[in-house]
Amino acid sequence: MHSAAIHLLRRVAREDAGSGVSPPRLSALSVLVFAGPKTVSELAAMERVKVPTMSRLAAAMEEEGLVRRERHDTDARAVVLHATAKGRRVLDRGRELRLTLLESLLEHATAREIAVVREAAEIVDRVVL
Amino acid sequence: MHSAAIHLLRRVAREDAGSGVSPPRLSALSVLVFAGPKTVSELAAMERVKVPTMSRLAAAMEEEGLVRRERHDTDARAVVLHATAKGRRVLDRGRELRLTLLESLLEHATAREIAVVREAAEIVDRVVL
DNA sequence: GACTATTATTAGCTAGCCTAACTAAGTATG
DNA sequence: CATACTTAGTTAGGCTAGCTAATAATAGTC
Repeated sequence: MHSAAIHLLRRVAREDAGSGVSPPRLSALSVLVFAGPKTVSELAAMERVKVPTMSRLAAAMEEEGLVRRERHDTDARAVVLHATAKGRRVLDRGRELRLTLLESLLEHATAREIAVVREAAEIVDRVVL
Repeated sequence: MHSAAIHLLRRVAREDAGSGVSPPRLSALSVLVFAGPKTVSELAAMERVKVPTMSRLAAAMEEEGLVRRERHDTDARAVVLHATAKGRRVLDRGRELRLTLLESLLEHATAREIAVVREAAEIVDRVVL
């Protein structure tokens, strides 16, 4: 399971490099797109990463125009991260690329195997939190 | 699936830090233990990593006494990597630690879910190659 | 108003991945 | 056999992504 995860990620990371956005960034970006704007701390907690790490990821993503920083309404310390239109586009493209990759990887797998993998992903993600 | 793999690895990596050996090293080490001695190039190919990356991993693992470098019998260019006794011990301990972690993560999962995850890991590892 | 807690950033460290450039050794060819 | 090519590994340099510790700025509390 462990080595499967390593090998999978190394493979996907290589592919994502083509789309220009690394896995941690895509992962954070997808939270912003699907769960809406979040502060740095919130996003760090959701991604199971320390705040400074997320702060840097956010800076890098802002640099790339994927994310916008805004002041919090009521707390001047907090920074709210929003996905930009470009961020949404990039996320969609990344998801498509990964999907294509996974499809081609799994093209010799049976429908049952695919279902097993999909379900396992859900279980793991639920449980790792 | 992708984010599941990211989250799982971040979690496992944190745990492995405790055992002193990182996931890429444990993964390479387990190949040497279970598949026998390998040259740098062979191991790099099996781990889906470039040769220089494996060369560095090997150097680091040698430094830690997990691995021994030997000259190839017939090809003086090649370096054969062997797991040491310490390497085997460390691998066993690492596997145990990870097992404990995964067990505790999955302790609220049903037997069926565990079976699903196990099978998915096998499928992914087979397919990612 | 002074003290403490919280939010984010910055600096500095480590590990792992890459490509490019190099050395050394094997192979093939004129 | 000498020259040229290929192959195995290492080294150098750069990037991303984790972490902890330290700092700045704001919020909350007594």
